[in-house]
Amino acid sequence: MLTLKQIQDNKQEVVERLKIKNFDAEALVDQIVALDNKRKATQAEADALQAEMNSLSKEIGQLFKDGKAAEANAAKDKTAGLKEQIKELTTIQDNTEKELQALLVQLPNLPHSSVPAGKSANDNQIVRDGGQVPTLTNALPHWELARKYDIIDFELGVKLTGAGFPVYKGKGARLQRALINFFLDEATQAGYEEVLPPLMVNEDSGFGTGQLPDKEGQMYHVTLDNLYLIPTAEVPVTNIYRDVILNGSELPVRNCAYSACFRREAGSYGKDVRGLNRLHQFDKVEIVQVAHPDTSYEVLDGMVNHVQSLVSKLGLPWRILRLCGGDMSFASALTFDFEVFSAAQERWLEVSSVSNFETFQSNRLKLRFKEEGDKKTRLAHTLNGSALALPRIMAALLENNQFEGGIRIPEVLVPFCGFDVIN
RNA sequence: GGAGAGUUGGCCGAGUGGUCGAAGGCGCACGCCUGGAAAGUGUGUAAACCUCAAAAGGGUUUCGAGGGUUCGAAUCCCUCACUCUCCGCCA
Repeated sequence: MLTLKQIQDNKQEVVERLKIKNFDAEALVDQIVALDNKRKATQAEADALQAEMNSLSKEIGQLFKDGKAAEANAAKDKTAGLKEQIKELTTIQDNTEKELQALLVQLPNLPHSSVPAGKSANDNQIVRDGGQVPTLTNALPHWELARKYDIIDFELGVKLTGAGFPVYKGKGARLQRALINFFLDEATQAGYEEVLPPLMVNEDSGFGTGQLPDKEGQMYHVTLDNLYLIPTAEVPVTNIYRDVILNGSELPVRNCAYSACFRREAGSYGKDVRGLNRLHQFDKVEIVQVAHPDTSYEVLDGMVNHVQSLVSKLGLPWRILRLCGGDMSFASALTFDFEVFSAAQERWLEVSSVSNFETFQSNRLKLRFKEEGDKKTRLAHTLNGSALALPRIMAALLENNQFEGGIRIPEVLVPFCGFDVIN
């Protein structure tokens, strides 16, 4: 959510910048400014009346104390009109604020100046790449490899739950656990403190990171208790800092978390979602940082470098994309996607998305910091990234490392797996 | 799930209708004292919004959340959430 100050001070800039995201904000911004002005005017009026009311009340108290009941009662009569007016104004005030809020949540975050214009994923910029695409003959896609070596059972998942809930078995399950541990260890070594968050969150948390009110269709909702299954650990981990005022010296705060992630993915279908390509439940290790506004883009670079080190240690061919305005998420100011090449499907698969949200989330979260000697609090910047999402990594590992006798496990994972080949 | 007790500032804790944003203590900051420290001592110590070019200053709000009674509520009433204790159930 943009701040009112941002909008009031740079109205034209907000409209211009949002064009990059293909968002026409003109009318919305005008309405917001008008409502905000109304809000201020109403508040000034209501405050003045309330001040009058307060002093009148004090007088009445004093009069009663002095035993001047008649005068006190006379004064009481004066308050009735005031009370009525205040009530009227606060009702207007409440409604205005509600309207304002409803409009504010419709505005996407402003894209960073380095974000290229563009309509779709085709307009994303390749920033850099690395790794070797293996040359394979008779390569099998991962869903066939999964069946061949009996390491992932998609049909069994359908029986237990439904499509998109695979069952990992034997070495498949072990490899999954190895990846989680590898990613967590790497993040810990890089200075991220591990947390193990709840897998369900309440409405406030959903609002704080931007899933609610608009994107509730993407989350599984447990209506009986009004809780949501998390689509990413970003939600509970970032919400740790909701309503928190940090000390400037504590920044940046760095957390990593493993969690299962749940996504309804309504409307997805077709060959792109085969096998592990798109699931309703999957595992992911997430990194989250709360940063000082002055250094958040350096922090973002650091996170990108961390993810890069992961894909290269795994020996996968990778590339980094700078997302264009049209492909970026609602809440992000700048996003880098990581893709790995999956050799049998012969396509790039997105395995990580690393973003700076600037103050967009912290404004909703009321996540602030105060610097030594400063009087005012400021909104912190929040950032997060996948490091990494498992299923497509698994898909690429299986496909790229297959040979006649089985599937080779990357060296860095062997200590975590306890085996070096799946056969 | 049943019964009871609670929720006050960074922390502890007082406060049952009026001048309470809230005593007192701890912690923290700055000063005095000291050769230095401890002890002692003095001062200060929340957030949001509005007003002001800014700062200063002023106004309003906030004692778990929301609603109500009242001229006036941390204090009374209602609803909800959470915490603790006992019982039940249970990985």
